[in-house]
Amino acid sequence: MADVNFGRPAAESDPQTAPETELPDTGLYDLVELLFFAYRDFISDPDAILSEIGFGRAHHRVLHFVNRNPGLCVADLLDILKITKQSLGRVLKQLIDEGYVSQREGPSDRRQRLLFPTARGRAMALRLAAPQFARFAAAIEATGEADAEGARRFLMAMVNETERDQVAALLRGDQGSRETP
Amino acid sequence: MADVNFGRPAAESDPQTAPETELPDTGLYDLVELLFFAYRDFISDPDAILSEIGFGRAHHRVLHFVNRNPGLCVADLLDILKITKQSLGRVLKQLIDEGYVSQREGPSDRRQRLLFPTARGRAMALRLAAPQFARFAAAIEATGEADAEGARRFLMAMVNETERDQVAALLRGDQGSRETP
DNA sequence: AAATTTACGTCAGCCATATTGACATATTTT
DNA sequence: AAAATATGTCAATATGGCTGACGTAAATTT
Repeated sequence: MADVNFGRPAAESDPQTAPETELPDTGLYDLVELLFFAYRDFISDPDAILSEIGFGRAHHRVLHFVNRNPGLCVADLLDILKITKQSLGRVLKQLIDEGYVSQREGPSDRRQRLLFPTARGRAMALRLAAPQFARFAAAIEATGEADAEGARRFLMAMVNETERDQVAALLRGDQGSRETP
Repeated sequence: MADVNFGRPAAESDPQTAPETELPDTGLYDLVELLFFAYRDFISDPDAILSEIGFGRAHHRVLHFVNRNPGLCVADLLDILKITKQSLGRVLKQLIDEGYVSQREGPSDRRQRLLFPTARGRAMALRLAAPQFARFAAAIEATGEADAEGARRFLMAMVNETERDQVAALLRGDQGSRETP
């Protein structure tokens, strides 16, 4: 079927800092594509539930991080999501208006708006996470816990170095990781 | 504007806001977030190059898969990307007009348009992939090849079961995996 | 105390990428 | 000859980003 074949181009032109580089670059193409397909399927899991309530993926992301980090302020959320306050504003307003998220003045800095999930918000976050958890659980069952651990370490190493500590703190459930150096 | 009426406003973690009915699947939350952050950083790597040439991520995706699977037809590409032909049309037209991709009639079915990267397209695909490869290479160096293998297996297990064979074929570089059951 | 900076909100417009639906054209299959 | 298929295109719409400008309240600096 393959009538034309260009072969695989060589990838990295920087073998200087490669002490144990024995793998061909083709292996890295695999990772590009695996990440693409895995993410594509994973991220679409909650779409059915979202469209049911008239929300999109942006709402899901905001609700997820508010639920996981109750009491974070708007600036922290912007920093996590890497979007502008205008973009956040639109979805956050809807989440607040429809009772999924509530705001409170910062106790030490009254300019801040700390964000909390309501009971309704927590329930929805859980409902949205469920199909993603199911996907992860099935993958762990298929590959074993060791590969999940390897994936965790590898994915963490993929995060921008400058933000890895922040992400690690967020995974631990720390508060205020943005402002604690 | 802020309606405040639940839980404790303390900035420190307060366990009283957590519903106790959910299962302790906290380990799966890690994966949700790691996948989000790793993908977010990985996918933004080529943005600088893309904006230089007036393209977006959609162009990158198309060029990537055409380059990796020279001679695939439009239907195959639509199946990989899971977008509509109208969406593909816009970016594909630009890629063709600007000389990154060429089309050819299918040899057995002249209705088909087989897609090939031009020399220019291959060069650009390589240039766009380079920062992503660098990120992967750094991650492998940091975690070891074993974790990268674990990540590969885990990510593959995350792909929709119905398409896993197709993806595996695509990774191997097969042609026409869509129509070879 | 006044000036400046910060945190947040909002209006307005624009861009990239996706969607649905309708329709056209060439080619293959029935 | 008719039907199905592969592709392309026009038009309208949705989502989720962006920049720029401006306003307000509270904290910080001078």
